[in-house]
Amino acid sequence: MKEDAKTRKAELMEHLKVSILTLRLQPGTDLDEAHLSDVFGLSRTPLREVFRQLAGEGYLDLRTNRSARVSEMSYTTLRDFFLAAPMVYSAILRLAALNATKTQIEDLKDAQQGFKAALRSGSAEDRALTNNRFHDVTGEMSGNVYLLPSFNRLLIDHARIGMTFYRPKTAEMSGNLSLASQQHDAIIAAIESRDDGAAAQLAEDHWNLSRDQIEMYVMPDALDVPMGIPPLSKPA
Amino acid sequence: MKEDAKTRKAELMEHLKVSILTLRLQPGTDLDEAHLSDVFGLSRTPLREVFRQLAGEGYLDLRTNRSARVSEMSYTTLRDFFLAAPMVYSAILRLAALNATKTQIEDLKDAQQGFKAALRSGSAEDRALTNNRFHDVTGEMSGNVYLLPSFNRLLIDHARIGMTFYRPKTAEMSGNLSLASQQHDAIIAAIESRDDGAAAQLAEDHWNLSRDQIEMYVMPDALDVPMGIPPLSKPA
DNA sequence: CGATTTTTTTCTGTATACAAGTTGTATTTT
DNA sequence: AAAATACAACTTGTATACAGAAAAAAATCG
Repeated sequence: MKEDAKTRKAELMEHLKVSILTLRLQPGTDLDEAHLSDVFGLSRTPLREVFRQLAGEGYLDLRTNRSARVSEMSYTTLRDFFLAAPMVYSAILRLAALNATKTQIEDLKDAQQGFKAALRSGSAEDRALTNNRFHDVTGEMSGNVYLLPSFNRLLIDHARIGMTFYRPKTAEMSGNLSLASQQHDAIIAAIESRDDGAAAQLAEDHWNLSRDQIEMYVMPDALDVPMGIPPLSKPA
Repeated sequence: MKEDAKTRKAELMEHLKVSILTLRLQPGTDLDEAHLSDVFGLSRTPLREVFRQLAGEGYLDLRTNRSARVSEMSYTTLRDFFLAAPMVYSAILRLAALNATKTQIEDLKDAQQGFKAALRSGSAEDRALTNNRFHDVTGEMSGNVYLLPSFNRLLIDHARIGMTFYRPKTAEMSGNLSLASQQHDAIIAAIESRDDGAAAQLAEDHWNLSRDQIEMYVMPDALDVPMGIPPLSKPA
């Protein structure tokens, strides 16, 4: 039962995506071709193709003659994020309501099951990933090739930013998480009944909740510390 | 004066982009690795990396064990296009007005000069490409990494669709082209005076003009296809 | 001793050879 | 003659070897 290269490539891709979304690979981290090549049993050629693709999707940054690096998150990008997210999210959910297929709705319900399970007994990573999966499915539902690139880009950083608040520190934040779960249920209902107006409104609400969580976390102690920015400022 | 691989790679990339935007390479066309490899003096490895990148940007589709192919444009995607474009364009122009640098404004003016020249004495391809360049600069101005992926994806198909109507057949269509040019001027003015509201409104206007041109061209022989985008109303 | 230049080492980019898969054609079979 | 199969030519995917660029280390000079 030997694994073929195709599978190994997909595994590498998945591994990198998960590692980046969960911040196990932090923004700005350099990737070691030789090492990954070794671990995943791939030569550098297909490995570099994976890098290119992930760069295209916004997971990595490629610099010529330098190693690939996990895409950065700075305050500027965070500002852009706050600006783009509400708009794109509501458009996507509106389209999801209009275009979702039966199968996709089942997928969405499955994703929501996973999210609930993660809220009950999962790690912060589980929560970020299952939430990401949920929204990813809504993207598939929308099926709009012109909006998806931005939506998927947003989802990446939403997961990464979210990793900070999927470790609720206060009762309020825990409450917000279960509120988020309820909103997911409402979103499913809106999509199932093809109510695009409701779906768009829920996107707004869901986003506002997310934003509150983010602000709650980021604002206090991050006045001086830029988000994902290298904690590793060279020790002088 | 030997050209290094870096340059040849960039040339290949530019060549493919231009060919795709101008429909010299039509949607669905298969690309021949061996041939391109030969023509541009690149081995298949860097060539395939270019393919991956262009696929990520939406120029190409990659299918495993099959040749890379110029991304398709179907009527379904056209519908999606009509839906996403107004939203993204106005957001981009609004941000462009807020964030444009002096240098970028100069670039935009240059681009507009080029567009005017193309209207006066250029080919349809020249018009599509210079118009594309103009909007590309507005994208740079916006500087929003989350919106740019979708915006750039839209620009690709806008150019391709546009190729059909940059060959004006009627006096009205010619008039529309010079109107488009005037709108470009107004856009520059709005950006220069940092009037983001005006910029967003101009995006709407500019888009509506574009849409009229497209409908004028596409409608005749595509009567069965609902173009007029009653944007997001629920189909019965 | 510190700064700067040179050498060595390491890593990225490209070419090429080979393996695996796909497509087209010819032959066989019914 | 049509369909199915087997074979051949070609195309795509991967591994490896080599060339060139950056980074690290060592050596030189002020």
